[in-house]
Amino acid sequence: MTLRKAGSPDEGTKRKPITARELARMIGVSQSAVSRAFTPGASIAPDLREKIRQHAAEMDYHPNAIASMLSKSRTNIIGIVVSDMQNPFYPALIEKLSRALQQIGLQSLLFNIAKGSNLEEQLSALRRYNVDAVIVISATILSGQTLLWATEGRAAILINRIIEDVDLSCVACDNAQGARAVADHFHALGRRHVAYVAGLSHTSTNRERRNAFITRVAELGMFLSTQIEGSEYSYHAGRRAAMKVLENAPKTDAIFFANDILAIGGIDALKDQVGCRVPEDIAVAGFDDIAIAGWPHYDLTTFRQPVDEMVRVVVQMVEEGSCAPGKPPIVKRLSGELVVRGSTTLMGT
Amino acid sequence: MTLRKAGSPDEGTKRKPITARELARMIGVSQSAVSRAFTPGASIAPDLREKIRQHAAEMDYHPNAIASMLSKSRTNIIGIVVSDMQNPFYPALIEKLSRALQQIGLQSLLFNIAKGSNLEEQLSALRRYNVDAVIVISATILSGQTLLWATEGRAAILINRIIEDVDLSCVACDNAQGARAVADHFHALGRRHVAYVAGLSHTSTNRERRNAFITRVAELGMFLSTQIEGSEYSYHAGRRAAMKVLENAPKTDAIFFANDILAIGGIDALKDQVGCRVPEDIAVAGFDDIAIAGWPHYDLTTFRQPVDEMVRVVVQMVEEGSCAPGKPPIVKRLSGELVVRGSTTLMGT
DNA sequence: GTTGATTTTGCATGCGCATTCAATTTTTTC
DNA sequence: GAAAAAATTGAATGCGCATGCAAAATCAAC
Repeated sequence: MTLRKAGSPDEGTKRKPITARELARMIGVSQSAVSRAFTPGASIAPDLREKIRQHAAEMDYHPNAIASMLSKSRTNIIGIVVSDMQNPFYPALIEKLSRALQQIGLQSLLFNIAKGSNLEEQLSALRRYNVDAVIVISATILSGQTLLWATEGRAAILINRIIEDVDLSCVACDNAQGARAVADHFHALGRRHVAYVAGLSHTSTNRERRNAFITRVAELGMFLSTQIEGSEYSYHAGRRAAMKVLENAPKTDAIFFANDILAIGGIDALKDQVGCRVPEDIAVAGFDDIAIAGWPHYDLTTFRQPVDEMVRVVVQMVEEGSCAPGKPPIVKRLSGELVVRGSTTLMGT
Repeated sequence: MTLRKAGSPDEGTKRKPITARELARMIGVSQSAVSRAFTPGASIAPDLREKIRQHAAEMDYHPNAIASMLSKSRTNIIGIVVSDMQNPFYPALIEKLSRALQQIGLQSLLFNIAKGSNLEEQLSALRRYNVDAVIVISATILSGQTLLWATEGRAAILINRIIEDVDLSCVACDNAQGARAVADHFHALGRRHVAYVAGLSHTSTNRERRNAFITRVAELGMFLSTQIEGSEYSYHAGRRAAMKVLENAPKTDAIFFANDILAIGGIDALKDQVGCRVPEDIAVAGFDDIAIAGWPHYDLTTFRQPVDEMVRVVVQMVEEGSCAPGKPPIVKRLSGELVVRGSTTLMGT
């Protein structure tokens, strides 16, 4: 790490970085040699490689990644498509994902798909930038067709989203397992009038959680007191939904919120808007296990998504290229675990 | 948006995208013409441009951004250096920032600087990828020298961070203003024994908030009952700090937490660990105004950072290139506003 | 209808590195 | 020690687009 010498004549000028050719000339080797010195596995004598790297360090030479991309037609950039950073689950996921990618030399280019913005323009950047793979974390917004178009010709993986009419690889939590675990837990607690609350109704995530939950509830002989499907996954949507549950079905004694941020809003509303006790009067469970769920004040029972494993699997698929275009799409289902806390039982912490 | 024809002969093959030269040949014009058709302000007849764009759309031609970068030596990529995605303030900021950049055709390459990872390797990517500018959101970790090295030769802007020994542009909230506003507010409420709680002690942000707060507290004739400087900005650090405040100075009747996530942890600990009433026994104020601060349960009085304006200013600086290397660094101080809520007063909501 | 000014177009070249191919050197083998 | 095999090197070319320059075409003015 050579620092710019203060007071050097070109102080303040935008110095153009040194190129491989220039470096080569100075050392007295060919440009190819320099290139090889920085290409793992290239055919070059160990001493020469070492010598070149030495000089390179001295001259502060760094291979130009752009030029490399052009000639290798490989960018080492992964496009990450996101739409919701409000739900803390996503930032946490993105953070882990981008770190894991960095570990193996891949950078993350963020594509923030806003509701208002025009998707096509955003996504066309995805294509023009020639990203090596696309990882879609956005639960919503994009239609299968749009997605297919955007990822055409490159590896693509959806996280926590399944699209029936479109062939794309996918890594997801076993939503049905989670929903059943919650139903079983409610049943074991002696609850009988349970409600289900979702955010967006048309997502595959919601469909899976809802269907599995409702089915299991029926199997166990419990009553589905009511079912709310709002328009978004947010704290305030959770509050509204909780109120609606009480309005629709006052006898409800347990609520399964389709994710934690909803559940947390729900708990607050139940407690401070109607003086309801959680879990005595109503047990509450969520899904995800975001950090807030573990805060003592909420102490939310929730089904924990195996985030670390999801990241691991995704990164592995990217690395192996097993999600490359042309290959048959892979669908990985990972199982999570129910984390029982104080929002459903009194015994815990 | 032309979709791949199902059943076409090359089904499943990685189709190489069409190039400008190929398109040109098909239309019967030169490659330059195609290039110009997609270059705003290039010298080309309007009809030709239209015609080419038409054909391009039909043939699903998209200019290859990588090649463009190489010849223009401009990437349209902005490096965003981040280290903490746990504090919700940052994801929110990143989201807005990346959207604003997208609006003007700039993409965001994420550099996630983890504590454990080796910085140099991460940051060397920053240089190799030739990003047009670097925006540093990381409050911590990087030393001024490292930062200088990483951003050498390109535009750079720090957000909410000032480094004395190094010349870099910076956009920050007026921390002193905020701290004084909180002190004034406490004073107006009749509080006299106030405490200050920070996360990382060595950040410029903390220094500014602390010094201004302490100074104003003295000016107003209040007592600084205690001062805690922890090791991180997190919910649990906030809880610990609150307990420590009570331990050190039981007479404390108001606490200023250097950011919201600390304050929220503090409120929870005060309430459920020692049965303290907020605001009756202790008034609590934070800094940032993250979404959680507005949740009815916390209803946290806080100094709101002008996030939108910060984003606006940063994007403008990037766009105008006023933070380009060689130019004198610009330091922008933006003022925020105190948002008074229930954690300090009973009159509100 | 001309000449000069202006716009439009194509050709050729370069951005910086990766890679193929042939030339050269080194190593191995008998 | 010579021939064959293997490893190493450099020259040359291409990745796909942007752009300077000169040729061609269009327009303006008389």
